[in-house]
Amino acid sequence: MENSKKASFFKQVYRVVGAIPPGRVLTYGQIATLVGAPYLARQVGWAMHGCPLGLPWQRVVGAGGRLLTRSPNPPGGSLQQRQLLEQEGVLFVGERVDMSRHQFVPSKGFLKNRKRSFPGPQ
DNA sequence: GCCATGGCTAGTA
DNA sequence: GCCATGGCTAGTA
Repeated sequence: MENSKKASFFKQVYRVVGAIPPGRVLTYGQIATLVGAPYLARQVGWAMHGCPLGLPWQRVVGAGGRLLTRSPNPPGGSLQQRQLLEQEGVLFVGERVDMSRHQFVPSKGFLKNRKRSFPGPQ
């Protein structure tokens, strides 16, 4: 991917992450689709390595509600992610987020129309 | 649990 | 080769 395009891809990813409400989650694939590159789910994962402080990184999960984070980034890996999500009232089924209850389904054009963003920890 | 997949980077876009 | 992804065979009571 071209450099300028890559930069905007990252920025768009962070913008989407900042717009996930508390208690809701988005998958890597959903985010890739929302920024117009449905096949770049893995690159969303890479972008999350460089997730700026203050974004609710814990609200990004794998397909089916799987938690895929590994220490040391974030420090506590999936365990810390689960704790942060549970603090917002997110329920789990086994090791997975209960997606039927918590998957965020953005309205069309939600990025353009959103009134606010939703900060994470830190 | 396995494998096809995209991009190529290890700092913070 | 590496990875914070996603989708899900085939044989079967």
